[in-house]
Amino acid sequence: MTLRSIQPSPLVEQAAEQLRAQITGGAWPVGTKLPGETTLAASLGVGRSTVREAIRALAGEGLLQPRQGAGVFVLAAEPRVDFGDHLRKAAIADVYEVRMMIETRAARLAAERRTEADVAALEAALDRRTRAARRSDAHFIDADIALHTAVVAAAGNPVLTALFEQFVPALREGLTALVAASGRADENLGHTAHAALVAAVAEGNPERAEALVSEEIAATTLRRLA
Amino acid sequence: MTLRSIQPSPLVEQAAEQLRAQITGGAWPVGTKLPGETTLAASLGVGRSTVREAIRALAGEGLLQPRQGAGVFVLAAEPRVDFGDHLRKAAIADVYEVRMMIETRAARLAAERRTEADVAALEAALDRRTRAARRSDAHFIDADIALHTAVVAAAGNPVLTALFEQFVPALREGLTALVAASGRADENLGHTAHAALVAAVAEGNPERAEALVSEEIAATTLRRLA
DNA sequence: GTATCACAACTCCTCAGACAAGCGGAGCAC
DNA sequence: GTGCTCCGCTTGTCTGAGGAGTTGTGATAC
Repeated sequence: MTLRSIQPSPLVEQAAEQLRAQITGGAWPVGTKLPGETTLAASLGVGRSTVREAIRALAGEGLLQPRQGAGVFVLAAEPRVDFGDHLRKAAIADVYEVRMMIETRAARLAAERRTEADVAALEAALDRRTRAARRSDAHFIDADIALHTAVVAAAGNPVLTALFEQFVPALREGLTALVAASGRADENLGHTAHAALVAAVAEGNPERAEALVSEEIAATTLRRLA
Repeated sequence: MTLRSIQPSPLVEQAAEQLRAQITGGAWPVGTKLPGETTLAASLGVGRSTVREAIRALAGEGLLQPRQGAGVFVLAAEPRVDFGDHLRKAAIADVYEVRMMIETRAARLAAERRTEADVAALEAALDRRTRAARRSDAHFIDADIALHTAVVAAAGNPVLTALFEQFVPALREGLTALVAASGRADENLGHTAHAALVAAVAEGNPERAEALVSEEIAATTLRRLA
């Protein structure tokens, strides 16, 4: 038997849930004007302040928009599905497959387009990663992620950079679990591979950069499975 | 001279703005317990209910978490940056580059892993696209996007599917502009290419599927630039 | 000394009532 | 038709009150 966390769930959240259901369920399409606060309060069986707070919460989610004197209007029918949230809930193998897809191509582009500033940033990030290896796990993980981020940034595509940033929390979570489980004694070996990657990008070798990233992620994935 | 829309900005939003500034500015790091409602109301110079509504709004954004009896706590320091929003604001060339990156690999995976159900869905989507060509622009665009979505879905990676869905609004926007500008007389020619893509996936030919997607997106991009 | 329990202080939660401020339509004068 | 005023409805804001939950403290029993 599985236990679900018991939550008293304040009236405000219950009210918000009901309103959300009306909106996402299509009963109130985009543009609809909601019944007045007093009406809603009566039909939900709660006070007006409670209804107001529920409306505020949904407004914060981007679903509703109250306009003084006019009423409350439906702004969107779906809560913005946060891709980052999706990543956190997804299977790790799926996340890593997409990450591989993005990072390998990013490394290739980085090797083709890197500027001098990119190379300087990459070398600085590599240096920080090396030095962080002697510090705490959290520092090392941050430095490792920062290096990968720098590679993606060197591809010079803001959309790609923003996309990779969506992965960062999931990566940090995964790496933390990995390090906690297996230790990171052999993680320093990764230094060679990362240094080679930075060199490949710096000297403009797309094939080698892509291959190195591919190998490194595959290695991490294998360690995870082991 | 440019006119900016005048917004009276209710007290609730002003209060929420101030609280948000404290959080994103780092004055209240993640995990911090906020001062009590009465204290906040006094220091902001507003009533308690106003503060409560502002807190609800920020809770809706995922920044705060009120816990009855305990207090209000900072849950995250940054408003979730919605990747979809980012896409809408980004340069089209950058968006298409990342789209190309995702969709080509997705087509390859789809050809490797497609199930019978996937193939059936692909053929149905292709059929709908062909028939929609005789209907309105909006119908045709939706059907075109649905076919591309079906290809990505056939790759069998939920993360990839969710990622591609983030692109859908931007794609629809771009296609609508393209069709409005250049008409879609030659768009029906795309039928051959799309049919070939579906066939390549169905018969399990990853290289050909990837190449076809690559060509098709490149062609669209060229038309856009022309 | 340690563990347990009762309690008090503090917090958020909910409600009701009152008034202010803004919107939108009805009706009217021109 | 145009512009005006007025009125009803809506959200915005404040206050006061009591309920319910959490947390730390201090007394008590062992």
